[in-house]
Amino acid sequence: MDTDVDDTCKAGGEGEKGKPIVVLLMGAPGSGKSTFCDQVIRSSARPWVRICQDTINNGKSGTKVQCLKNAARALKEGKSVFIDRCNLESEQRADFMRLGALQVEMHAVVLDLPAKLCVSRSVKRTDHEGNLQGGKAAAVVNSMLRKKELPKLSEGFSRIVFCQNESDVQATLDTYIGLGALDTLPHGCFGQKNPDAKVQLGIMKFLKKVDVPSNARSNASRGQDSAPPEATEVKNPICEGRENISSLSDIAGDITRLHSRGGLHCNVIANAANWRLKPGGGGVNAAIFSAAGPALEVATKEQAKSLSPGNAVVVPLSSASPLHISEGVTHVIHVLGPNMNPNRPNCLDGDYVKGCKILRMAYTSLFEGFLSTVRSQEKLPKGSIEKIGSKPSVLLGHSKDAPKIFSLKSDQKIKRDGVYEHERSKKCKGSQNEVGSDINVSRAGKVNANNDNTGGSNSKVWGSWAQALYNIAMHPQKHKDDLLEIADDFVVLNDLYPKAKKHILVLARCDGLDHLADVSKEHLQLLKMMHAMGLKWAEKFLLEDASLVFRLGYHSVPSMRQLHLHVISQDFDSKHLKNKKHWNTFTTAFFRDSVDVIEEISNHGKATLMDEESVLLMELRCHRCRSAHPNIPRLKSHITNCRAPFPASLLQNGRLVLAPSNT
DNA sequence: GTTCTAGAAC
DNA sequence: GTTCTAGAAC
Repeated sequence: MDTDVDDTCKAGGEGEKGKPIVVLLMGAPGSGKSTFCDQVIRSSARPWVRICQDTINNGKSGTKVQCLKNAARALKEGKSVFIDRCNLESEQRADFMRLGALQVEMHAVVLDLPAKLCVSRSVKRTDHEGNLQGGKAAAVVNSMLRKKELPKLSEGFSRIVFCQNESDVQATLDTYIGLGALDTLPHGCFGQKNPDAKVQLGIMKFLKKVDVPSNARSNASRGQDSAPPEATEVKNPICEGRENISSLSDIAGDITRLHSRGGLHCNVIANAANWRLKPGGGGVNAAIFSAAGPALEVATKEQAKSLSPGNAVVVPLSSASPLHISEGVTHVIHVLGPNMNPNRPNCLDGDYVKGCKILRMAYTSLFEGFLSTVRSQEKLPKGSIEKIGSKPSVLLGHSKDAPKIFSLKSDQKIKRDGVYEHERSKKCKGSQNEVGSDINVSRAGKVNANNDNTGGSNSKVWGSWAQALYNIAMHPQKHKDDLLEIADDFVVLNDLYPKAKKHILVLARCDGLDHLADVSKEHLQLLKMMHAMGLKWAEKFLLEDASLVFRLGYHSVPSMRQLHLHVISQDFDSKHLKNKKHWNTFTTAFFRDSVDVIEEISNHGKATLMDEESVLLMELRCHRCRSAHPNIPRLKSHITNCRAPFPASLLQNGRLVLAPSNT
């Protein structure tokens, strides 16, 4: 900070001796204004009063007039005063500046900390006096910062201090804490580095437009004179459709007119879509679909029928679309953020921690989707974009990360064609030669069990490391030393990496039965036999140790190929249980109890499955008392001691298997 | 599925 | 500084 080495002057300095001080704090929610006041008041020898509009009315929010009255009263009593409100606009400050008439010193302390810090603090806090916290805080902070006007001496301040980071704040704190009743501070402006910077510089650099609001207009006229933008040119690559997230809307305005109105060359625009990927709704989604014309709806349908939170889908825009012709937009990336609306799927029910994770996933999906369009353009000759537009799967195929971006869950009807499948198959390292480009042939006919690692399922590709159980199931005699029991339809073996004191697998030997998704009514008898075999072994273990409790079930989406039933003791006392996925695959709805699977297959012909990603999103909760824990070590130390009864749902329908003495 | 490890979080 | 997670590689 540019302040003098020793800021304080003893009585007789520039300021006038003994005058009370009014300090107007300025800063966004979360900038630390209240903390600043509290720290000074706690440690200063000078009498201070904090005037806070959020609490001035007997602890409740009050009016500006009440603030002014209370401030004037305190000043007349010889106390100094902090005005603890945002005070970001000069108009808001003007009324308080009238206090200067009361023969007091007017100071401003500007807590001009990075926007993202203020946002994260205000989102996380849970005890804010003005109840500005949680999800709504981010929008409020961004909106307030857009209107920020830094204070000037001409407004009537005798001293202004700007704090741009934590150490500036600490230095200013020290100055005010050390200020005795009769001390004064030098007049002037201190610490200002970046006058009136409302927008994060990084964003401006990203857009290569350092002074946008003023020259956007002139660029607009230039844009209108020139020919439509080149389809393959990537200049300002991507613009965010959701206005309250960044300051981009200040710059770009209407996302559907970035070129014609804003002079920005954006080939790819992001749309904060709805889960059905339909036009309509309000705001950005409706505007983009409307500007793009029916071509976008058609192209979107070709890519996906719906989208779950955190995912994105890249839609190439036909060259006939008005948005393509007049704005040069070649792709729209639909992206779906977290949902707090109980009337829509995947409602998070106020869980902002999960919400933040999904938001992060959404941004990652968006940027990876964008990357896939850039990679495609790099590999293809100029002018070939239109061709790509008619074959969207080529675009996806060029990105090695494509399957991750589009998060291919079984319930998302993503269209695939041969090219895309081929690219996907390359992910199976060590086996691509076997599968090769004939994947569609092997898919079309019945799978050759020995050569095709894609298995009998039509929705999952298995890595080479995922074949171990399959190999055992097909050739049990080769592995007989490792097996507990071999029967005609299944084998029993210890899990190689047991996640509990006792953890065995009952492995189906039926070829083509890779996982639960492949199971149908014809396998009902097999499921029942596997269950009976699991029970037999659980009971055997219970004879050896009556304190154990067993659960029998399947993973919704297993990592290892070949249907296998887990029989696992509920102590989870194992060095192999190391991460969140391990825990959540055995203790959440991802684990499908064998009894329930049998019932569902019997009644509906298929089992309900939970998707894989959800497992990693869920917090770590004790399987007995349901308490939440921050990490695996803490969870493990909790479960060693937790003796709470198991949740009621587990105690029903024979989901838990206990020793006869414990039932 | 595991192992390894960079780097985030504390 | 250590602990812990998460992604890549297998």
